[in-house]
Amino acid sequence: MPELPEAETLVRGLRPALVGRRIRHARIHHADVLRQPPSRFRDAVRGRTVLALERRAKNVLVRLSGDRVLAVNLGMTGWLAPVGVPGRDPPRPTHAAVTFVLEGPGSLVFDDMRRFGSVECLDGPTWRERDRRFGPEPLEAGFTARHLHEALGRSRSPVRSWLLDQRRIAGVGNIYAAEALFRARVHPARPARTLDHGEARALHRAVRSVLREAVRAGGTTIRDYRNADGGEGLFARSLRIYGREGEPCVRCKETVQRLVFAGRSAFFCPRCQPGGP
DNA sequence: AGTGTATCCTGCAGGC
DNA sequence: TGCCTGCAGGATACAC
Repeated sequence: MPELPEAETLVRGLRPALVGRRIRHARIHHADVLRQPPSRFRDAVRGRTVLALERRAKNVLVRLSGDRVLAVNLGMTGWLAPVGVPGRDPPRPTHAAVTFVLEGPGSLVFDDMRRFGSVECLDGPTWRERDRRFGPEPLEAGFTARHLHEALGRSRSPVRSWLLDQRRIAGVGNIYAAEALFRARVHPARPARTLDHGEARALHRAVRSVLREAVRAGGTTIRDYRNADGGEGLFARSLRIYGREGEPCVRCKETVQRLVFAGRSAFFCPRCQPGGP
């Protein structure tokens, strides 16, 4: 569920609640979310202090003392809840997978109904190596239309699949890929390399604007997503194409269509986004 | 290189 | 009410 704006919103909410707090120990309720042996994970986080909260792609990063990084991938239904932390009162987690018991009041709970998410504690060098595998952050200044056009030009992959590939661009998921392609008037199945300069520019603008607006709205809640206080993201009301199969296009009234490829729904307007492969 | 498919898991909506 | 199918903001491994 969570894409860049949802992970970013969660990080912003958790930051004031957690920075400076010390982890007493971790309780593991569902070991299948760990990407390392439970004993190694417990040892890696025990007694460490939270130095900072950051986001990379769709991951929440908890920087810990001793050059450790707690990397949380939220998967489809992952959520981090500061339970019992002074000044915070999120709803009680229903599917706790890992609880980080803090020194002093409260705990941080990784809650994940479907358990597609993952949690791991890495040392600095291992995280930095992992970090290099992600593509550029689309909201950073270094991500230019020229860069996007060049990168698209190297791939025959459908542009929707290209946008979902975290090695190529970080943080875009199925909702924002659909919205960006609609804004840029590009058909989701178009081979990436067939986009001309103007289309790449339009897509660059569209990806950045939709992500920026979604961050400002606190993300998109369709079903499950919650921020650090349990509140919903408000961008759902601004979705113009995602989930609108069978409805009239908000721009031209043509019927919105749904296409399934690479195992996932792609929503598009056949008039505004003509062509295809 | 890229695609289609399956897999991990739970819950919900809709049809009968 | 129960039982079925299909669907869901993700990431990966596999065969072709």
